[in-house]
Amino acid sequence: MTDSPDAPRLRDRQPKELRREQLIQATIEVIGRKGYSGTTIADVASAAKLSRGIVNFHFDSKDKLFHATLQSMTEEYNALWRRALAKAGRSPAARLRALVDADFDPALCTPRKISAWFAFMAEARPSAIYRKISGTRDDQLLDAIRDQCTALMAGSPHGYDPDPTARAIYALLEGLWLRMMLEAPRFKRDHAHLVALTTLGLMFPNHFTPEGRIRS
Amino acid sequence: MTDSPDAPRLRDRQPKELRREQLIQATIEVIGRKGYSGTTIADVASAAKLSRGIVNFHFDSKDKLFHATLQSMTEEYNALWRRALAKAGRSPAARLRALVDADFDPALCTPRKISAWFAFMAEARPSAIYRKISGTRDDQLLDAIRDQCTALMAGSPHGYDPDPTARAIYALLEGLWLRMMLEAPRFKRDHAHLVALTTLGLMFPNHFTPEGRIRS
Amino acid sequence: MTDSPDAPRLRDRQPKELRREQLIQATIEVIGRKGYSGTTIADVASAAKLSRGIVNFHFDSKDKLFHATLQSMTEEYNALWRRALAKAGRSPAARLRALVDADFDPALCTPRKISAWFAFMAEARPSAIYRKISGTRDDQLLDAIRDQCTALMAGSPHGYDPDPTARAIYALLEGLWLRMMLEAPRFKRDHAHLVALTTLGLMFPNHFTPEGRIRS
Amino acid sequence: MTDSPDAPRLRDRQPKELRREQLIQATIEVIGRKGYSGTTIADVASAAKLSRGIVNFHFDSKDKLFHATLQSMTEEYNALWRRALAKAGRSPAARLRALVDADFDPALCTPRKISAWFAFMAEARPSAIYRKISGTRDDQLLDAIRDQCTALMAGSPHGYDPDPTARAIYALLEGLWLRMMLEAPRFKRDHAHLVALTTLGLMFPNHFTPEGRIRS
DNA sequence: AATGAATGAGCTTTCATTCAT
DNA sequence: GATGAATGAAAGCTCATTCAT
Repeated sequence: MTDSPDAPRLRDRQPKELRREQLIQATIEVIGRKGYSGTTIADVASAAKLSRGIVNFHFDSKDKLFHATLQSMTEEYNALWRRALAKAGRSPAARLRALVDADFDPALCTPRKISAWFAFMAEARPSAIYRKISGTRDDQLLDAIRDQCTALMAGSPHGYDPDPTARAIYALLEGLWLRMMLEAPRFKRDHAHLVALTTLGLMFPNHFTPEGRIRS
Repeated sequence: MTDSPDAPRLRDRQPKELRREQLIQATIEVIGRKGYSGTTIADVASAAKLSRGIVNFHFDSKDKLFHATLQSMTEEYNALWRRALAKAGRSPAARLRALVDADFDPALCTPRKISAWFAFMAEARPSAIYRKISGTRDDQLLDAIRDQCTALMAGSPHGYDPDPTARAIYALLEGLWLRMMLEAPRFKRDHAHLVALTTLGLMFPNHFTPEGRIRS
Repeated sequence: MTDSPDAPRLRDRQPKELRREQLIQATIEVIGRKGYSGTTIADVASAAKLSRGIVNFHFDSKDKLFHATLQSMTEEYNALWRRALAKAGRSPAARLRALVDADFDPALCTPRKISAWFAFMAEARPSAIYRKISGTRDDQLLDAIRDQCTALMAGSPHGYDPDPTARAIYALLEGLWLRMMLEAPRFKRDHAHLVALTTLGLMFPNHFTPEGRIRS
Repeated sequence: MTDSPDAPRLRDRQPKELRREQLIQATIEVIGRKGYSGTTIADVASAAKLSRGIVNFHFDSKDKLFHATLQSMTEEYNALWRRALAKAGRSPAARLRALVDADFDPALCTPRKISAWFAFMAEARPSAIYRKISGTRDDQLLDAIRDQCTALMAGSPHGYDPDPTARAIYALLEGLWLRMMLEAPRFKRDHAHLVALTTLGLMFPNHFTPEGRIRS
C-alpha cells in the first residue's frame, strides 16, 4: 500500500539471475561469519531476507549453491588480477607489483571473503569442490607471477631460480590472507600488504626499494 | 584366520589415556580425510575400530574431542620447533634454518595432518577454537622467527626491517602448507621445502646460499 | 479403499495454531497412556499421525512441548471451575458444590487427563515445570474453596476453622483423582464424586444433606 | 593405610543384603530428588558411593531395582500403620486417630519419600509396577479405615454411609501428601496433620473435638 | 564381590529437501 | 516465482547393560 510503485520490494518476483546473485552474496556473508559447517540453508535464506524454500528453488541443492558461490568468488578474483595485469603495462616489476597489490584490493580482501575462501579451501578433499573450481585459476595466477619473476631474474647470479621464487610469492600471499583471518582484527590489510611489498624489496633489491616501490 | 591369541584385541580394556590418544589420532585421520564438517563421531569411532558410544564416554562431547585433538596437534607442533631450536645452537642463521626445516619434518608435514590443521583454522570464527588453543603458539613461533631475523639483519642497509621479514617467512611457511594440501599430491613436501630455503637465500644472501645452505 | 477425496488429509498444510493444538492433544493422550518418562517425541508425532520432525518444527524442543501441554491443561481446568463458579450464583453452598462438581466434569475427569496431570505433578522438582505453570492456579482454587467455607462456617461452634477445612476439601479432591487413576477402572468417576459429596454432607450438615444435596 | 582395621570401608565387600538395602535407600533418595525419569543407574550408584556396575550386579536390571525399592517402601509403610493400629487398643476412635497419625510419622513423611511415592504412582500405567506391588496394601489400609468408620458411625442418623466416608479419609491423606510435595516447603507436615485432624473433628463431632482430640 | 571401560539401542535434535498453495 | 509447513534421514548424546579384570 505504501511502497512507491517503482521501488522493487525485496520479496517481489525477480529475474532468476538477480535472485541467484542475491543468494550467492548471502552465502559468502554467512560462510564468512559462521564457517562452512555452520552454514545452513536457512541461514542463507534468512540473510537474503527470503523464505526458506528459496535456495532449493533456485539452486536445487545446497551443494549446487556452494558450487555457484565458489564459482562466483573465483570469477571475481580472476577478473581482478587479470584487469590489474592488463593495466600494469609491460614492465615486469610493475606487473609483479600489480599482482601483489591486487591481492590486497579492498573489494576482495575483506574479512568475510577471506574467511569464505578458507572455508572452501579447507573442505577441499582430494577431488572436491575447491580443486575443481579454483584449481585452474590458481595455476594461472602462479604462471603469471612466474612470468614476472623469470623476467626480473634474467640477469641474476648463478643459482637463483625464478620457479621457487614465484612459488614463494604465491604462498606468501595466501599465507598473509590466512594470518589476516586468524589474527583479525589485530593483523590488518595494510600491515599484510606492507609485508608483501617488503618481500619484493628483499627478493629483488635491484627492482624494488626496501619498501617495495619500483626502482626506476 | 582368527586373531592370534596374543594380539591384544582392540576392544579390550585400556587405560583412559591410551584410549583418548587413540581417539585423537583417529580424529586427526578422519578430519584430514573428510574435512571438519564431514567428520562424524561414528566416523571417528569406526576409524579407531571402537564402538559408537566410546567418544562420548571418553570426551563427553564431539566438541571436547575436537578441542583435545587440536590441543594435541598444537603440543606436538610446539614440541617439534622448540626442540629444533634448542638443537640448533646459537648462530641465528642455523636457528632460522632449523625453524624452517622443522616445518617440513616428515612426522608433522603429512597430508592428513596438514588437512586437519586447515580444517581447524577455517572453522576459526573470531573467538573460536583455533585462536583459543593455538593462538599463543602462533605468536611464540613468530617471535622466534623474528629474533633470528633481527640478528641476521643487524648490519643490513637502511630500510630493511626484520619485523615484516619475519612475518613474511611465517606466512610463507603456512602458505606452503596450504599449497601442499590444495595441490596434493602434485606439490610435495620436498618441493615446498625447497621453496622455503630458496626464499632464505633470496632474503639473506649474506647468510644463505641460493639453495638455502648456511654460508660459513 | 483410497481416501475419499473430500476427507482432508491429515498431512495437509494446517495453520500453525491448529497443528500445535493437535500435537498438544496427542501429548496428553500419550502421557496419559505411557507416563511422563515413557513418552517420546516419536510417540506424540505418531499419535498425531504426523511425521517425526513435526514436534521440533512447531515447538523447538520436547521440553517446550511439555510446557505448552501443561499450560493448555491448566487453562482448560481454570476455565472450567471459573465458569462453574460464575454460573453458581451467590449462595456459598451452591458455589462450593459447583466447585466440587467441576472437578468431576466428564470433559476433564478422564483417565487420560488425570494420568497426565499426575505425570506432570510427579515430575515437579522444587522449582520445576508444574509449580511454575500450575502453582498459581492451585492457590486460586484453594482461595475460592476457602471463601465458601468461611461463609458456610460463619456461625459454627467455637473451634471449627474454615482454613484447614478448605485445605481438606482441596486435598480430598486431588486424592480422589489419584485414586481414580490408581484403581482404574474399578474406582470410577461417579463413585469418587459421591465420596466428595458425602464429605460435604458430613462437614456441613446444616447446608448439605448426607448425599451432598443443598439444603434449602 | 590409615583406616582403622575394624571400620568397614564402604566399598569393601558386604553381604548381599546390606548392599541391596544400601542401594534401595540411595534409589529412594535419588528418585525423591530427581524424579522417576531423571533417575539413572549411575545416579543411584553415585549416591551410594559405589561403582556404576553395582546395580546390575545386585539387581540385574534397573527395573528390578525400582521394583525392590517400591517393595521396600511398601513394607515400611505397612509395618508402620499395622504397628500403630496394634498399639492403639480397641477403641475405634483411637484406632482411626492412630491410622491418621501414622501417615504423618516423621520417619515416613519426609519430602524425599513423598516425592518417591508419587514418582512411582505417576508411572503407574494400568498393569504397571505400582498396582502390582502396592495395590494390595492400599486396599488393606482402606479396609482398616473403613472398619473404624463403620464402628464410629454405628448410631449415625439415617443417610450417613461409612463406606464413602472411609474413602474420603483415605483420599484426604493422599491428597495432603501430594500438597506437601507440591507446596514444599511452604506446606509442612504439621500443617497437613492439623488439616487431617480437623477433618476427623468435622466428620465425627461426637468422637473427636474440633482439633481432632478424642472425646472421652 | 566389585569395578569401570566398553557397547549399542534408542532418544532428541538438526536440517536439506519437498511440495501444496 | 515464491512461500513455509511438513518430511525423514542423519547426527550427537544418554544410559542400561555387559564383562574382563
